Amino acid sequence: MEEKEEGFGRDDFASEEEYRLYCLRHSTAHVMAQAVQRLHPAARLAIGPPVQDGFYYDIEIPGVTLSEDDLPAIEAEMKKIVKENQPFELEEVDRDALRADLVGSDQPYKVEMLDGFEGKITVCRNPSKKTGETWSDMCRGPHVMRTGQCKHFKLLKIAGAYWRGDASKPQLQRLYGTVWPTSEQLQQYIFRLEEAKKRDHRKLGQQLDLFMFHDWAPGAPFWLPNGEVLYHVLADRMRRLLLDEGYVAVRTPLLFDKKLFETSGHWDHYQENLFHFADGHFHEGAEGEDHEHKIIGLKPMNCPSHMLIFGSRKRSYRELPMRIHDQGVLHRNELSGALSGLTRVRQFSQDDAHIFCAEEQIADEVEKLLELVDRVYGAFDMEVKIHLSTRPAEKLGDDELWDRAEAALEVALKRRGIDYGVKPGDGAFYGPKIDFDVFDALGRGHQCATVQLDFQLPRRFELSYVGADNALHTPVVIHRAIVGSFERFIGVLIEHYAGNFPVWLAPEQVRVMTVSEKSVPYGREVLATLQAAGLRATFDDGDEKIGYKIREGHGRKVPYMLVIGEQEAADGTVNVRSRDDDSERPTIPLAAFLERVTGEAKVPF
RNA sequence: GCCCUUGUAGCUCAGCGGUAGAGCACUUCCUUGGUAAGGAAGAGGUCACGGGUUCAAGUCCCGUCAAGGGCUCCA
Repeated sequence: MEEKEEGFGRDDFASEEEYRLYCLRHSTAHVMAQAVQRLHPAARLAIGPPVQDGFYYDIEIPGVTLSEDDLPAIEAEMKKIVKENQPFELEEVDRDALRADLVGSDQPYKVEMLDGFEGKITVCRNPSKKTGETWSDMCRGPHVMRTGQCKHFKLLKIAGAYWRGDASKPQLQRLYGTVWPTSEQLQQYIFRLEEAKKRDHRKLGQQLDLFMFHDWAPGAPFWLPNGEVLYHVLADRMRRLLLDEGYVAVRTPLLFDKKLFETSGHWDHYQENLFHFADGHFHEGAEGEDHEHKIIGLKPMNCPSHMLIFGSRKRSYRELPMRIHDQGVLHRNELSGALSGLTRVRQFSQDDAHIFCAEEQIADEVEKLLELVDRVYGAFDMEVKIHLSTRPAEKLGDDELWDRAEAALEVALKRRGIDYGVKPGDGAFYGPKIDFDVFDALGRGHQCATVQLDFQLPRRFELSYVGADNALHTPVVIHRAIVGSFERFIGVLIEHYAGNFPVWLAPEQVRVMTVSEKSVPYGREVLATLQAAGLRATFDDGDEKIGYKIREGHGRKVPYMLVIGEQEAADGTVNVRSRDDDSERPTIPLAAFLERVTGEAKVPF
């Protein structure tokens, strides 16, 4: 709990509902902490704030490590506390007396927090009539009236968390729970969690044969035939889109001499994520000064390569803005514990590009990017929220430059009529940026698109162009991506659509299935017609019954299944069964179906 | 990298000290059936890997690797 002005309460919240939920969740965190201390009197408490949909409390029990098996016992104890219906009494206390208490009861984290607080100190007391004891916790509140209100809760998980989020400090155990005003809301939330689990991209990726992983290449996805279709359709479309927008595409090396990273600054600032190693061949013959050359590394970003391209010859202002697109393969050595499905990988590629431009061109370029972001995410029915991140405390470049750059971004945002927020100080040290949060069908936010200005990299590579004034100028670089890493974006799409991809994206768009052997020849004709029209169609002519084939096709989430029997063969028709609406199953001429589905197979942006 | 959990057949999982099981998938055969599982037979596992304890180890202990939940990082 951060210290705030006294009287932290209703006025600090945007709505009554938010305030009530805050009180409820925060109070339930107290109930959980009390329960843990009843079971483990030596438990040391750290912080216990409300979070999205619930709460947590960081706890340390000397000599004891809790596991998820311990949650039921804690829940049972919490239920007792709820039943006791203890009041929450917030009370100002004497700082020194409280400090002595906390030291005496071996609560080092509370003591540390207390010492960091200024102003009045309050303690929340929970007297229990049943036990006659009073449990208390240093806290600024606010709370609900009584523990009886914290009835509809559930403990969810347990995880490690560093004290103050600092890896050099002790690791505590974080107990997560959720709590809601009514039992219905709790049930709904649990249902939502289950729904999210069902559409987990890792699960669907396996079910639909989209991608796989192997122990021998952790963090590097294998794109299976179906998943490769998704990847290819997206990557190809982004490439064409950018080419239409005046970009040029390049392909650049993966492996570089360490000198590149020293120049870009990655060697000093990003080395822990950089895969690098000694070049064995070089090493054998190397002596003395050549020693420096033997380290090579896999690029984690495309920008340095593009700097080299820009700097490879004299440039004129007439060439600007120069927009270089590169879907190069990138490697970042993420912490082993951070890897997770397609969300956090070690190898990936992006719809990456760098725009080299003059300062005066920033606003126009950014405006175009905002339009592109709109167009792409609109096609996926995803909402985008936009923030401007301004100069951080530690930055490079003079203030006038930052003034002009931030102003240029604002001009672009305003010209597009965008309702954006500002995150002061959240920019990178090398330039301000625009952050995009895209929201999927379950309302979860993801960071995919990015637009970042960079004043430093061109300087590091000593880039320049000849201006209209015949003088040398340093270009500004805009790092930008619309979908970001294809890997992560496909992961988001899988969950957004729950695997029910729109026709244009679906790996398998149409599955032709025969009722019996008699209709196989006609089925083959239908298949050939579909494939000739450029559709991704497959054929199920197996000897299973039609019900079984439909069930299979349904499981693979194929948008259209065409049932082919003797009737259809005689009439030149197909019986259409749609994934998204199987209430109607019209039998229509093949040509009519073809017309309908080729329309849907067009990329909508 | 750190803490916790997990790792048994392609998939989902059971077995938890006495020398490997189920369902689905797969293969073969029968079946040619009109809208979400037709029938039969068969094949498939050095129980992640490496040590240790024990007369005996998927089963207990230690280590490694990987996955999951978090923390951290995200020049």
